[in-house]
Amino acid sequence: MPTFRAPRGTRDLLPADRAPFTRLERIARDLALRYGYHEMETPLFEQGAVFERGIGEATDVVEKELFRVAPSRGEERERWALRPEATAGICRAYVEHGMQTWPQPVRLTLTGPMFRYDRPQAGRYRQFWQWDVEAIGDPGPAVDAELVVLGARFYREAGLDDVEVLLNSIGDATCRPAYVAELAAYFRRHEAALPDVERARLATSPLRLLDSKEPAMAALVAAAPKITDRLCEACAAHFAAVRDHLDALGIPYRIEPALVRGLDYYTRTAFEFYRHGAEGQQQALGGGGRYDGLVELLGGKPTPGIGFALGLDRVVLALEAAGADAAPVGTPIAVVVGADPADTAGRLAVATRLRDAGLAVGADLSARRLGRQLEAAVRDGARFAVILGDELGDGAVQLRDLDAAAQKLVLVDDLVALLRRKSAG
RNA sequence: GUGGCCUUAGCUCAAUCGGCAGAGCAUCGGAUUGUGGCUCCGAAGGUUACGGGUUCAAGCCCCGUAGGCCACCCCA
Repeated sequence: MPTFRAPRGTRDLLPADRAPFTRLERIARDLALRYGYHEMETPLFEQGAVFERGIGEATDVVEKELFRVAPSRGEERERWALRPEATAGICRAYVEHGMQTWPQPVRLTLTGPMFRYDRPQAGRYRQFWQWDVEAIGDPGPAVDAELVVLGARFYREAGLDDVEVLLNSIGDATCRPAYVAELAAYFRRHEAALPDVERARLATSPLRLLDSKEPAMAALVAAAPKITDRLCEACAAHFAAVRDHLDALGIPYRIEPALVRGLDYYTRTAFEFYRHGAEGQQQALGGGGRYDGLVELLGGKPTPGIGFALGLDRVVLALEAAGADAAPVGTPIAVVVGADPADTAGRLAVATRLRDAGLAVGADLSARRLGRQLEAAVRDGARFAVILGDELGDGAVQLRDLDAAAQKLVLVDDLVALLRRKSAG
């Protein structure tokens, strides 16, 4: 029984688990760079108010899932919170560093852990990894389309070709309040027909009834007023333009009028990346949208923005479910082994020389017998073993090809060049 | 936060009705003192998640807690 365990909802990513994340992070980084986005970092924690004000006091993320932390000593009265998502922190940084003076829009991206104090489940953790992309400072619909394309492209390159783009517009301060009121009134007229769960939600968040999982709600939701029919002129034009841009790019998407996102800051364009998985699988692989009021909420000038976040943990799970081959783990080209159990210095010296020359080389520094060392080298995936023995007195070693089970005497001075050629070919 | 199912060695799992806690894989060592993948032998590894209760006796029955999974809630 281990005395200590990883905290609930967190887990250790052992080398084999870490490998697919490394692969996805590389794809994300390369892709972002190709699309002109610049990598940055924000702190893993912020003043709680950044999230409370940015994401919204009444959202689930802030109300029940915020991971609050406080220093155990010191004068600080400030309450801190681990970031539950990246957008609010990035916008805080945008304001703090005066990025409105940079050429607009500012295209930013980051990858890292997020934290939500939620009840864990497969694909839902208290610490999880997101790739986040933001374009701040451009009000136009074209950049909306750029982001959707970038996200969709990521899944393709990662190896998931059945990810669907769900698209909606949730209006802005001009048209949304009226729509929400109309929707609430509609459901109140049918209150008697509502399941208990939904009647309770009606008071707090009428929009949520739209994506209810209650079968009894299907007909009611289908007949409910649609936000897409109630958009103000500006929002409707924006939405149409986003669709035109996607159509022009040949990006398939599905209009989903029931798509409402859980954070208060969203305006207009909202989208989600969705994959029909096996039962019980988390199917929302990522999502994003426009947040034209967020920067101002955080103390900046009125500035439009749009972004998305993709859950890397869920992509890894989806890849496994799709039967994708596990990403190969980095393996050394050779392992240095020794016949003399006492001569660890010689093994380390030869290995260091090869490593300093840029080769990926393991070193067996154990006192076990040569056969065991070779066995371990094979298990490590090495193609060659550099065997140190009496020949070392003449400056030579045995270079053994572990696949062919053949070896030859080689001068230590020639090793680097030889292995370089082998690892290149 | 609500409800259901689950938890035995590092991993995957056995253990009849409540009656001596086991196997395979992995690890380490030996057969083989300078040559691997196969084989053989051996060692180590357990407070049966944790705490309590019932019983002559609990891995097994009961209660509580923790963790995992699932359905909600919500979301990545």
